[in-house]
Amino acid sequence: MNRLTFSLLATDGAARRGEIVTGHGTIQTPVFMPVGTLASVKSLTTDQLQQLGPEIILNNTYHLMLRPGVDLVERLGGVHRFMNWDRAVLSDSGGFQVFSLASIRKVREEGVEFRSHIDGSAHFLSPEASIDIQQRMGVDIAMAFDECPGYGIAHAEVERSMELTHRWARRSLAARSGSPALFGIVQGGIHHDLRKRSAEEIGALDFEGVAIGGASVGEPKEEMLDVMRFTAPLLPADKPRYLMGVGTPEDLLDGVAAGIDMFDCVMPTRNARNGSLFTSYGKVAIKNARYAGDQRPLDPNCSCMTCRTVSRAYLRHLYVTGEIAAMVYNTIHNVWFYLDLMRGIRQSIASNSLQAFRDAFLSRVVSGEVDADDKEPPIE
RNA sequence: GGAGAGUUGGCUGAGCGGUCAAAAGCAGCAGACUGUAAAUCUGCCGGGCCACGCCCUACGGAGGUUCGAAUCCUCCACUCUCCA
Repeated sequence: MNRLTFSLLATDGAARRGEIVTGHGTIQTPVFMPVGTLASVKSLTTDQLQQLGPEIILNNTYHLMLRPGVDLVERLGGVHRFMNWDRAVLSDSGGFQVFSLASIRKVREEGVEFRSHIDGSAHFLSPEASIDIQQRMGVDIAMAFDECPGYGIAHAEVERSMELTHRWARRSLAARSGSPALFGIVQGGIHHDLRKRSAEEIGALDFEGVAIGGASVGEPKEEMLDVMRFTAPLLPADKPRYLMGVGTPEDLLDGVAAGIDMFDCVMPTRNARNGSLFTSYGKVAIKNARYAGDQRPLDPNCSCMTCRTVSRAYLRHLYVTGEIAAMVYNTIHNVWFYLDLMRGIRQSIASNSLQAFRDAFLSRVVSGEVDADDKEPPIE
């Protein structure tokens, strides 16, 4: 069964320019995947999302199993039909919720007992259960069920957790019977010896792709980058490499340079809802008083709907007054910004100029200036 | 005309002798957010300073009682409620 094909089109140093073919279209890599936990990229309609053009989005097994439940999603024709989305979908296995909802779960060899964060009801997730749900939802790429240890945990315990993840990886593979591609997840915390072992073990299994999990779980940025740079080259070269849950625009540039092909992160969408906007000249807190009378577009270098049609002053007004449109405009911009950044990255790899692209990007961000006239204070 | 209630920091509104530069909420100002329990959370929010402390000005106005007053008393100003 040809569940997924990955082809390498070009390289630039360790960076890879590739293409993933799924049952729901082709994905150009390196790719950023917007997060749509509950079968929705928060604040956007599917039509609005489609216009932004992502080739793949995420959803989440844990959250969808609780609401609306996998039976219903299956009966309604799967997630694609459910949300009227015809591009690819990757589902997280629920492994991350083992970490983020740690206070209401119990991990055993067999699987994890959760208490629903919604109504306290008991639920069980195992490799088999997670894969079953992901298959029935009809996603294109499923993730193995893993355990994601937090930061600051002793080596021995991380090792034990990693070994559990490895056993679960094999069980996940064995449980997969349907059409979705399945990615394994490398764990091992910040420890090189564990990451190496995990990369070798997971890399040797018959997955269609390999992910680095357990990043950005509270560790200092340098640790995260170190783990990523150490682990990425240890992953199979002929499979997509996915760095889970990362990250900032700078992280994406670093990740691509280290040879990562896929990223996902809630940052563009969550930050958008919280009024934190990514621009070519750095982060903008749109609620700041300085934008009250600023008639300029958010980012003059951006061609998203938001930047084409409304001013910073209007965006600030919408945010400050709590208008729903603020979240829509902001999310459209941030998602577009991330997708556009990835477009630029892909082009630069193809033309062997990733380093120059990265330097140019970072220098603009550091200077904080849009253009020459940004040195003047905005209109008050 | 009579009886009563009230006036607190930008707003609403606690406090009713010291532990009060004064609760709380809102507004305001800033920050955070990395496989989403997040349209969330955090900090600041009278002024000044050689700031984990000190000084000044403050609870309608003026005066008084007291070691000490936003808190008690007197007068004044204004607001509101009820009865005529």
